[in-house]
Amino acid sequence: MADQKRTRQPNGASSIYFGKDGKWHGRVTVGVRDDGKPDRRHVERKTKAEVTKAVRELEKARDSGRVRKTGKAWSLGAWLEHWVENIAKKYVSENSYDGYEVDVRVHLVPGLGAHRLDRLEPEHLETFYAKMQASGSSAGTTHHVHRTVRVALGEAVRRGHITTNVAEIARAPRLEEEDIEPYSIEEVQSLLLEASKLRNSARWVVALALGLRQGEALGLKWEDVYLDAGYVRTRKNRLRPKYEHGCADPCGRKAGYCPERRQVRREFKSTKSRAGRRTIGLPEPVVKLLRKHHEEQARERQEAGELWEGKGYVFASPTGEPLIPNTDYHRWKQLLADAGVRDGRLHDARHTAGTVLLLLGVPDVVVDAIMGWEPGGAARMRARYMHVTGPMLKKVADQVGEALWGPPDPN
DNA sequence: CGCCATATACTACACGTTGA
DNA sequence: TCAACGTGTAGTATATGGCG
Repeated sequence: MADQKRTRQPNGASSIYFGKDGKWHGRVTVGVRDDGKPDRRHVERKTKAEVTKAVRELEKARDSGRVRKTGKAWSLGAWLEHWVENIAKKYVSENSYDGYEVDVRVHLVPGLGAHRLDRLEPEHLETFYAKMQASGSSAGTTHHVHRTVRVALGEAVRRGHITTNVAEIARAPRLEEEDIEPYSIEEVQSLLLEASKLRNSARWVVALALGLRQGEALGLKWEDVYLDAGYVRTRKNRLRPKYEHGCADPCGRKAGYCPERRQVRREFKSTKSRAGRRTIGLPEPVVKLLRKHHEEQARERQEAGELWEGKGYVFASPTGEPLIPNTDYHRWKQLLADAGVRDGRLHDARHTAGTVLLLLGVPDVVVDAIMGWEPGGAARMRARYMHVTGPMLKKVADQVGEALWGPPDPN
């Protein structure tokens, strides 16, 4: 090297110099750029003192890992869209992605998208949450949006686009637990009566008596049902079908209506947690009913002949295919109407089971096991139902068994 | 151990499409 | 014409891990 006598700072150290332009300049290496070259920042001030100060600040920011990345300043909207499509989509589950995507597109981008990412304040978020609720969103939805933006901003921090996650500071609305209004014994009776007229009527008894979720009921296979021992195990969950085009040329329809459509989602998946894979004791009348149902299905199988898909679903279409959740949902609504019972969500039938079991005088621990409540969380969940049953007399409880399952079998 | 936030899984509803 | 099914999206429940 020719220029040996010139003094220079060691590699990686900051330098301050007076430039030919008559200004003071500072250079600080804060890290490594994406392409591997040193990320060397430049500051320019009129006096040496000012430049020194700016350099010190940069160094301090670097040492505490708080240097923002260079490049265009992200808008919140642009970041969210980038995050959800290019980052989140890759590493979160499909369900989570779906939720994030809706929050971003429906709520966050229209509501806050124009903010600069690095100038977003917690107050912006809080004001937005208030606005969401004022325009009819529930606390739960608002909370969901909050969680989404929190995760997205967390990723922005991790990647150095911003230094603090304002969503961690912002307060989200509190979630209030709502009391669940279970169906009364009379209503349940009426429903069961009406359900008994339907194909797959056992499906509704299962919902009302065992508290199975829709996905669990529709995912149930005979291999999970132990009629002799008197229990079932929930090990699978029916998934909503999803399709993609199978045709060479676009057929102009939505994928699900394409004549060559291909199923792109599994029919069911294994239940996520051990608590979800629970074992549920079958009251004797349910065992009987399931046996009857099994026979009916065997008949259908005969009729279907070659067409029968031997997949082993407890509740299946006339050709042995698993039921479609959406259709199942409509059946439920129809059932309510036919039974002359107040409208309610399918999911609420699940809460009826807890009430019924408590009314039956089943010990708490057994109820907890059947309802799939975790030890610990169970007491709280049970409390949500107890107010309904608390005032009721023990005598009523005795009658309930008969009302639901009929008089005790003389055998 | 109880509580909480977070991540994820699941459900509900509305509206659109199809084919018998 | 209608029941069944597909799909977009809002809403809700729960598993999990950390923390005081």
